Amino acid sequence: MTSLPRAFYRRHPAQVAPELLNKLLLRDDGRVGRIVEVEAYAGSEDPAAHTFRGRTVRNASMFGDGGHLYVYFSYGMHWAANAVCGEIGQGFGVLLRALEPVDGLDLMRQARSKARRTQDLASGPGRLAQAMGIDRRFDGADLVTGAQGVCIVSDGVEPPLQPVVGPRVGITKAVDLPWRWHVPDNPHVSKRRPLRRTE
DNA sequence: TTGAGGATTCTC
DNA sequence: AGAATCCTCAAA
Repeated sequence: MTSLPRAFYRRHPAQVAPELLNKLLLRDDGRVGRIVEVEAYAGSEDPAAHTFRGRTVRNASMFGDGGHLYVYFSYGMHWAANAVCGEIGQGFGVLLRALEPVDGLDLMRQARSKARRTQDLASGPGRLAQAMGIDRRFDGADLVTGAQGVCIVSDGVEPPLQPVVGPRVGITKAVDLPWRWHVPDNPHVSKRRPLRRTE
């Protein structure tokens, strides 16, 4: 298990995102998940990014240094976690969209009583945060040192040579950018709701 | 002060 | 397909 150096994160999110596939997200209580789905969000160059229109109270941590966590509250119900990327002030990040549960499954099931199958535990950004117990307290946490109880490490498994690439989910702006990546044929990737037919 | 919209999930 | 649910931020 080796933690990823700060320099790993201090790059463009479209470069970092696919390399985060197959890395491990760790909690200090033993919960471990393998990252199998991610999306890149690129600050002022990306209309779909929370940071597109500049710094606010909510997105402040996304403007911080790479290798920290940006946690936000979504749709009045869910938390979601991003790995902040780039340099201070850029507002780059990678949304962690799905995990394959690896360890601490009992705690994950406890946190996600609605999930019947293992593949429902963390297949989606809201589910992922709930399964890992990530909420507002972890906003700004250092993913390199793990000092706040959450970190990302490598166990030597390489990212997929040919990840599945496609448009991001659940956004209405910059919908055509192919900034979503996932591990091919992995059952823990989030299921896309079929796109609403445009009449 | 207001209100529209949102990087979603669950159930029907 | 619709509901749940509430925070954020721009605009007035």
